Amino acid sequence: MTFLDPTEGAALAVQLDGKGPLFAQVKRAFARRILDGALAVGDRLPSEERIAETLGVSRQTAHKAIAALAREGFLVRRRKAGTFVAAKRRDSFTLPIPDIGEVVAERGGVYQYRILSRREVVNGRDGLRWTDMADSAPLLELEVLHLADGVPLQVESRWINLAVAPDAVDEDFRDTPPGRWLADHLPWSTADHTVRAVGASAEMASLLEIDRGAACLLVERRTQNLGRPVTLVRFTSVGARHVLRGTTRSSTVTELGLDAGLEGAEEPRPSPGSGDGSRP
Amino acid sequence: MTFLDPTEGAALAVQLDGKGPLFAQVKRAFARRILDGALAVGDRLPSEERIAETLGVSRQTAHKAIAALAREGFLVRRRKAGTFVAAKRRDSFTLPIPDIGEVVAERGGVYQYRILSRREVVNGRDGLRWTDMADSAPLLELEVLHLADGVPLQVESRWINLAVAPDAVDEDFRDTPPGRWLADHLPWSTADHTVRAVGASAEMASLLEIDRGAACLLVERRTQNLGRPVTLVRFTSVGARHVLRGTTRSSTVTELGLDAGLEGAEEPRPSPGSGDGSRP
DNA sequence: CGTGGGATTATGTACGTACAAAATGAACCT
DNA sequence: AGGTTCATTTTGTACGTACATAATCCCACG
Repeated sequence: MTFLDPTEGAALAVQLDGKGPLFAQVKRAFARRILDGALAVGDRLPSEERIAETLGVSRQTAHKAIAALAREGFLVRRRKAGTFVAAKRRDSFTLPIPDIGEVVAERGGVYQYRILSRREVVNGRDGLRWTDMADSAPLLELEVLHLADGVPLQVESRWINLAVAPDAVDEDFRDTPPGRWLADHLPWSTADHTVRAVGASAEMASLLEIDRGAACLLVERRTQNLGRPVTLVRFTSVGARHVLRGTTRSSTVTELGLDAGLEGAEEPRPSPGSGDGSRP
Repeated sequence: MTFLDPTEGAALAVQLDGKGPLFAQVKRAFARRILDGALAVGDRLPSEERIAETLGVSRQTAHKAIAALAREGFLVRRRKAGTFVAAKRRDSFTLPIPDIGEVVAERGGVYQYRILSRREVVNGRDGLRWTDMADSAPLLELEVLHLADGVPLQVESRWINLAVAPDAVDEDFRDTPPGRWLADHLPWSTADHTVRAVGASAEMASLLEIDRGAACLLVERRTQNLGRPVTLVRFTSVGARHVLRGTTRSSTVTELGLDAGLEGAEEPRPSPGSGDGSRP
C-alpha cells in the first residue's frame, strides 16, 4: 500500500481555519484549493475516510462537505472510483428577469401599466396554437403596456391556461399586473426561456414610441406546474431603455466568503474602450 | 397541548411512496404538497421531530429532506419559530450562455473563428479603463469574429487580466478560441452579466455583414477568481441569427421527477398568435 | 406598565455505527 | 482468449445520541 501518492500531497495539504461549522471549514478548504489551482481538473481526492482521518473529523462531516461541493459542480463522485475535481464547463449563469415594476421603482421612477386588451380565447383557433396544450383548451389572452415616468418600456403579451388558473377569469388585473398575480397564486416547477434581439415591428414601434426596426429585447417564458402549462408570456422591451443584469456565484463562494472585495460591484461602471462598441 | 392544529392536517397528510431513498421520499412528498397548493405560502410545517415521528423516520432523515427544500427556496426555517412555506418570489432563472462554437456544431454547421486583433495594453491608457482593476495593470486585448458556415454570427471583444493569467501572453489562440482556453485554464468564482439589445454600429455592421442599426444581442461578462478580475468580454451577436435558450427547474423537481411529460419540449415550437409579434 | 432575563423550543452541527449500492478490478472458469 | 463471477473499495443512506445555537415566550421584578 502506498502511503502518499503524488496527488494526495496537494489534496491533503488543506487546512482548517477554525471559523464556523466544521463541515463548512472542510468545504471552504477544498473549494479554495480548487479555485487557486492547487487541485487541477481531474485530480483525485482521497477517500472520505482518509480525509476524515487526516483532518480529524468524523466521516459524516467530511461527507457533508464533499457531497455539497459535488452538488455545486466542483467535484464529481463515483462509487468505488473516488472523487475527482470536475471539468467545470460552467456556462450556465443565473440571470434574474425581474418584474419590470420593481425595476422602475428601484430606479426611482413612477411605474404604471395599462391593460391594452383582454379576451378569452381557445387554443387552436384564429391562428393561435400553443403546442404544449390540447386544442380547444380555454386561454386568457392579455396585452399589457408597462411605462416608467409615462414612457413606454415594455409590451407584455401573455396567455394564461385557464384550466390550471381558473381564478384568472374573475380578475381584471387593475390593481395587480398579471405577472405578479400569477406569482402570488400559482407556483411553477419548470420555466423555459428564450432571449433574443429583434427589430421593432410597426405595431411594437407605435406602442413603444420608438422607430420601426429599433433594437428590442424579446424575452419569452413558458412556465409549468407539475407538468401542466401555466402561462406563456413575451416581453418586448426597448433596447435602449432596459437591461438584464445578474451575478452568478456558487453558494459555496457566497456562504464561505471566498471572494474578496464584493462591495462596490453593484453600480454601473464606465466601460473599457472608447464608447461601448455598439452605438455610433 | 393541541394534538392537531389546522395546518398540521395538511402538512402531515404527506405520504411516502416507497420509491428511492427515504429522505428523497420525504422531500418529494412535501415538494408536491407545496407545488399543488395544499401547503400555501406562509403555512407552518410541524417540527422535524414531529415529522420524523409521524412518518416513521429518524430526525436526521427528516432534517436532510427539509433542509434541502429550504436550500432550494421552497421553505424558510427559523430556529425556535419553525419551518414555513416560502413566498417564492422566484424571478431568477438560469440562462446558459453557451460557447458559440458548440452552438454551431450542434446545429450541424461549420464553425470557424478569426482573430481580428490581438495586442497587449495597459489599463488606464488610450481611453481604456477597466474599473475593477488597478491602473497600469497589464491586459491582453482580443477581438474575435465567430462564423457559422462562413456567415458572421458574433463579434467577441475581450480583455484578459495578465496578472492573473500570465500564460495568455504565450498563447496565439489559433487552435483554441480565448473563451475555451480560459475555461480550461482558470476557474472563476463569480461572474457578472448584462444582456441588452442594441442597434449595430457602423463598425459592427460591416464585421457582421448586416445593416447598420440592425438588432443585435449584446452580452457582457466579467469574471473573477477569488476576488481578482479575470476577464471582461462582450459578445455582440446578430439578433436574427442567435438566441439564448434555457430551462429552469429546481433540482428537487428534476431529481425527483415531479414534472410530467418532460420529453419533446426541446424542439422549437410554432408560436401562438399570427406571426411572432416582433418582425414585420 | 415596561423590561430584563431566563426557560423553552426548534433548528443546526457533530460523532459513532451500521448496512446498502455501485463500480472496479482481479481471479477464475470455460 | 474471452467472458463471467466475485471480493473489495468507495460513496450513499439511515439511525441514535448528544450538544450547540438562535429565537421566542413568558414570568418576575423593578
